[in-house]
Amino acid sequence: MAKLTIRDIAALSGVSKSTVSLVLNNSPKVDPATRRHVLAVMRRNRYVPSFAATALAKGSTRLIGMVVPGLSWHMVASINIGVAAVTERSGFDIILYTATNDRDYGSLIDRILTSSMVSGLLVVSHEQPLEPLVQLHSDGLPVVLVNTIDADVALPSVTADNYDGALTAMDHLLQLGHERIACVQGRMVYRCCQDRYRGYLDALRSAGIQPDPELTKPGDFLPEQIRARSRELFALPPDQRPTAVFAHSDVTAYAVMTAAAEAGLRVPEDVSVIGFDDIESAAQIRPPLTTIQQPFVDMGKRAAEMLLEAIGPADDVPEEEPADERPRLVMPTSLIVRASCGPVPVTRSPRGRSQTTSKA
Amino acid sequence: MAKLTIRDIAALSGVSKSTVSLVLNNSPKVDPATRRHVLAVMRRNRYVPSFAATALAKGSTRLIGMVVPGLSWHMVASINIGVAAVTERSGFDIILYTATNDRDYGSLIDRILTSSMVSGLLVVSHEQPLEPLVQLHSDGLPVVLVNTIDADVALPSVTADNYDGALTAMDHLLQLGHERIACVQGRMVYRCCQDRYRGYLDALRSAGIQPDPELTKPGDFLPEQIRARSRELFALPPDQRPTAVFAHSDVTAYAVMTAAAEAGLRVPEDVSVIGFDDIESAAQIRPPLTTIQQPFVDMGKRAAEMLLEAIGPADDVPEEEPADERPRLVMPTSLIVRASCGPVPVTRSPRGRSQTTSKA
DNA sequence: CTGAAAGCGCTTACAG
DNA sequence: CTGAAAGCGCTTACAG
Repeated sequence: MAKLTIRDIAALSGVSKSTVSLVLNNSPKVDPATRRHVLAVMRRNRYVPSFAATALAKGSTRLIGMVVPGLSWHMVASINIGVAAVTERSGFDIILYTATNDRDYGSLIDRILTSSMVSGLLVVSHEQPLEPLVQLHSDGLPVVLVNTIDADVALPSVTADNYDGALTAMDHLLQLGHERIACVQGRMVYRCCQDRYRGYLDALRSAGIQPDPELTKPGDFLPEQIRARSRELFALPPDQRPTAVFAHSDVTAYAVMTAAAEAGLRVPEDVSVIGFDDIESAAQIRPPLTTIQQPFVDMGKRAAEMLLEAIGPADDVPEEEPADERPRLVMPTSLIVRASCGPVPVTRSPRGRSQTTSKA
Repeated sequence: MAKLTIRDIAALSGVSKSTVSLVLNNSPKVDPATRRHVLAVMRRNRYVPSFAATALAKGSTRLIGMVVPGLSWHMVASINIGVAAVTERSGFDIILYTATNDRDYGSLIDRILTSSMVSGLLVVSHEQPLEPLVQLHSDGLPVVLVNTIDADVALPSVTADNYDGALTAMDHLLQLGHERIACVQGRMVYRCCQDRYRGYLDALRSAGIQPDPELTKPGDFLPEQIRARSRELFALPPDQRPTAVFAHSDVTAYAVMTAAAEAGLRVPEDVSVIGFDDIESAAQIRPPLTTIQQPFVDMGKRAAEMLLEAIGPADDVPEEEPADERPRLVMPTSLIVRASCGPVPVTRSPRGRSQTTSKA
């Protein structure tokens, strides 16, 4: 069971090591008959070239690194599905770095990644500092960021259009006649949440509605806090109580719905709730959640494609010009209409706000 | 920015390559002063040894492979958290193989894994053929299986105690007075589902209740099918209708609850529903789901520990004796009581079954 | 189209 | 405690 080497294959097929190597690398300069023969010998002996030796000799690996903030997020899992789909058929394997604690994030970056183990890096960014990545990128390592990203970072990226998604969510609510729409925020240090909140505000304003600060609640993606803040919302006097809630995530929406139920409010009869993400259970809960779907799988695919393109065709790596184009892909979201949003309750429908919307 | 090599460090610190290598490998035969000095030089120049060269020279990598059936499952994500927690502090990195399609599973195994890229393999098994793994294992590659596994496979493994979990779930229901308890099955080709079903049957029998075949429904983890089969359950005449449902997964339970709502039945007043898994949203939905928690994170930790132990301390790899002990760890589950199960509806409570349970 | 040779960056006996 | 040398298994000009 001793591992076979290229030398063994050479001996077994009666050619030199060089020739074996050439067939390994699909060189056109090998006689077709020779190649077939060598290939057959390799197959018969279940020969697999040593990964390490190949990497050393070539100076590059068929490995791309993927840095994620834990796998338990629906987002990360979905992105990975997309990434895996494209890396799979490109012969690349992915090595996974779970950057759990911020502490060693920096060292992770320059420890492992400088060891030239990886020919490219996919980062599902988080709250981590981005400078080390910028550094790496300008040193010539292909890097692409997925999901949250600060607009001013000079790195290729693919994100979802959170602003537009929020606009769409709000339009849905607005068209159902809602005017007092609350917003339960996510983690506001995230760019994506900031964008969603801007969308909330802008949608309101362009409908001629002055945002009521009292209807904005922090949630920080913490179920406890979300429930507490939602309770405040639902404890408001009937004429001030929101008739709809825009939650910054589906799980946030669940907690809002729980609070609603505790307050004796029915969804969607008494209060409409819209989420963001479209996680798997969104269709399964009662009532099925209306939400904004983020195209995570596609985002993963596109990101992987961008990265592979940047890595280039194995050989002609243009060391000198690190592809100064920094593509930013912003992917559209979609409104998934299920049952958690309904028309504004009739008993309260036309209320005396200072302005009237131009919408139905 | 040219990558520094051990030679550069040697030159910069005025010692030989060997010495640098020795400090790299924490050899005790290096003068402490020399070591400090070399270390300082390395740090100052941000030197990182080449992964490929180290792997080639040592004949082994600090990489462990993890084969998973897609990341979108809660289970896989949680297991990975555990795995990452232990590999992280052991200096191992994990390379992730997402075995999406069965087709290339076999080739995946012997392609990549034989290339000696990986010093151990963690497999979150699925419906995949296990023979290639057994082969690999007897060839000396440490392998450990996580989660589903056939009892007769001669491989180290860590699984959850699905049988006992089912027993616990059923006991909970039984103690609430339920006698007509339905079971909505998962994918019955999975060992775990078979175990859960055995638990269901045995719990019933040891409570003196003859299982009613009509109360067992296939679901196969398919929401559509689950809903359809549940509808049949709830359409039964009131005296034959189940008062409780044991679902083989939380998501299955969600679909059952949806069907119940559609049938005008309240949970838990009219029908109790218990799940299996304890996924994140289980606490968030309405009503919060009572369920059996599987210790996925711990399972991942234990599996990683077993694997690292099998890999051993880098050097003394006992090539000859491939550790013939094949530990099987079966980890306990826990009952998480929330609000989806209640006492049997009073209007129906003492019904004329042929047998009476000995329980309250 | 094929072979001999040097080299990728480390590790590991072996001398000293 | 430290150095010179061979070797890990490939790849890649360079001859032929």
